[in-house]
Amino acid sequence: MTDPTVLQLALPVPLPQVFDYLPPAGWAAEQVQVGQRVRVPFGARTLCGIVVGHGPAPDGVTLRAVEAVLDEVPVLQGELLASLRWLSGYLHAPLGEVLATALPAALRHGEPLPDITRRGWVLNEAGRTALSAMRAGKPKALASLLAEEARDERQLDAALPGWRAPLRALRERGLVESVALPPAPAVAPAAMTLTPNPAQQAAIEAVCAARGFAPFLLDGVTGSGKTEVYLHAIADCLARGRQALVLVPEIGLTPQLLARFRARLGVPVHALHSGLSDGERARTWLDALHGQARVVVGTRSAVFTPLPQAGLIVIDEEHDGSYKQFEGVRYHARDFALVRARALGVPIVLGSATPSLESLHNARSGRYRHLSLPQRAGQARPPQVRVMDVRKRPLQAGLAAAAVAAIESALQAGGQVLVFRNRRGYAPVLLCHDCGWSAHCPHCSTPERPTAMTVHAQGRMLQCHHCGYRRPAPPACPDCASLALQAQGNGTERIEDALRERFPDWPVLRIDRASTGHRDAVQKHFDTLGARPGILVGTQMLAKGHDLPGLTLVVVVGVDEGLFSVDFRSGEKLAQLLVQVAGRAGRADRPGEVLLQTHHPDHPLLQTLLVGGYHAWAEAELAQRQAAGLPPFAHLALLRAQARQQDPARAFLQRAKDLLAAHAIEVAGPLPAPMPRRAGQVRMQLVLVSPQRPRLHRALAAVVPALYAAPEARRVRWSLDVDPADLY
DNA sequence: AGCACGCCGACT
DNA sequence: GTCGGCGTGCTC
Repeated sequence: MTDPTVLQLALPVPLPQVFDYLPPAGWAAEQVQVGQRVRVPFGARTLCGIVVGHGPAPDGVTLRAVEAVLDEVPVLQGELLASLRWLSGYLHAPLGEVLATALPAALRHGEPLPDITRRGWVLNEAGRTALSAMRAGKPKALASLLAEEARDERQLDAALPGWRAPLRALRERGLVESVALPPAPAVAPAAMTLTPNPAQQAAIEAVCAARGFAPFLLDGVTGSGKTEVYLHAIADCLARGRQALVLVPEIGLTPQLLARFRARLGVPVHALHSGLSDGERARTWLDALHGQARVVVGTRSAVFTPLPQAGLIVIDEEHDGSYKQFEGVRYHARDFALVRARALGVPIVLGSATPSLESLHNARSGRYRHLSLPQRAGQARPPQVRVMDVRKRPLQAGLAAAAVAAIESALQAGGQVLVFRNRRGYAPVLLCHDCGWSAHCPHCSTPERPTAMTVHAQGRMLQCHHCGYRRPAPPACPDCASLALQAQGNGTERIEDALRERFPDWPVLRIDRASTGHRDAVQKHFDTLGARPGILVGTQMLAKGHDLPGLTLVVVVGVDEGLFSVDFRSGEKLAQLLVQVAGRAGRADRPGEVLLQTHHPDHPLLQTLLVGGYHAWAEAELAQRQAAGLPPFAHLALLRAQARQQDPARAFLQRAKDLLAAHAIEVAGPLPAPMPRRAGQVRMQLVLVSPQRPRLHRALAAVVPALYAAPEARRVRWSLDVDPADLY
């Protein structure tokens, strides 16, 4: 930068370059700092960009000038900015889009930084006078708290759940006022009351002794107390005066988890999840940037939290699919967290009962330190798993008579039962018994590959799970006018109906995305059941997260679809799911039982899993992946194109393939995507494979800029996914 | 991705 | 005679 007269900006546009601008009138380029946001004219519009460098004035272009510098202090700097630059290169995604993805939404468009002064409420004079006359109840409890001292949201969350409504009432009566508070006082950490078992102790010591970048795979069976290890490691990190970041899966960030962290750590625990407003997210982000937030617990996008005083990163359930972003900038939060931990020079703990094959491979090759927690904590015994062969057995609503009998005896013994079915709705297909017609989504079907619409609402509605299209179920067959329309197969809704009819004296609760809006609602369902015997019917959502201490029986219905799916990762997902579901049973003192209903009792996946457990299965699967040249032994990238018609999509991918021909990587396609039509768009894809990651990246680095410039690119919507989670 | 410019169909 | 369809070109 010999002649730094020009500012280099990353702008949120899908173009693979930075843009040069003159500093604002009256400013020298050096006066604007890297990481500051600026407002600039761009074509006919105005954008918020981020300064990423200074440079010499280029020849032959007339530069426009920055309109305004928006921040006094850079919002992106140091390690985070450097890691994001790395991410942009790794994903071959424009830096401007990567930076825009990393910033909280409330800061993306140039909005002023929110005030992060801690604010709270205190009872005023009028309030003090009124306090003695108040009737006992929530408002009075709140008023007493606010009479003692001013308290902020977080303190009230901890002290008096449900304080918002009474606060509103007190404010309307003019009894409280809002005041600025000094930074949160450090609370003395609660004593670590539980004594870790020897395996936990060893894991805790290993993590706490680590200095500098040190990746750990914390491989612990369900119920073995991984959270206890995290808590000790975080407490140690806090004691050294450093910040800790904890990532959890989308459905793992439950109120109980936060309550447990808050009760044990003695400092405010900041949560980052999709339920927060943009303003709340931005405040937490800035709190972390200023070192105020010491512990941040969040889902995928929390991996972009600034950590100027980082001491530890934890990834809970590291195998979980929700860490991968499937749109826009397709990052993997676990993988990016590893990059950040290295750049920050801090330990990182990847925890799971069913580690991803990538992580197991890294542990085997010595890149990660492997910590095992082989035992369930406390008295809990591992569940008994039984494969139930249902070939030639009659099924009612998908359940074998033996399964129904097992449910009955579990209920009569006072236990709770979980029936797991990975299919929402009433039935997967609506079929005409007379002519064979079945209901398909008009937007997602092709002649070769029809996509069935799922039957919902006791047969009254049809819904496409791929695009969301809904319509009423026809009263008669549209082809032959027959009235013999039958809902084929069983979804959670139908199983719920059947169980309710069969067990009228016990509560039956269904938990899936349709019945249950979000995370807190799941807990409400559990609370209504309490400790009573009863039946829970549900999908994925039931597989993890919540403690169900009364659960004694888990019935898994319909694993068969997963056994024969085409994608290379489907076996891994099914094995993880089965182990996680099975782990729900018998967590407390009662022994648990798991029944797997299948038509393929001898399938190698089930047999290996059953005989040797997850790790035996994983060894076998790793050997197969190696033989087949698949991850983690090879590296993939997926180039997709979609358009109204097939030709432009094919032409674009063919151009990409031609460009890639000069590079020594394997290219498959262009082929129709496994879901070849979706929401009215034809989808094609190209799969790029290389046993060596650098080779794949050299090829992409050479080809991707040309793709942006290719004339074929203008006729399609295209995307590149480096390390795709699956080939769908 | 936006947004403007530009050249062809059904409406006040 | 205009409003508006989306093809194609550009953005420091």
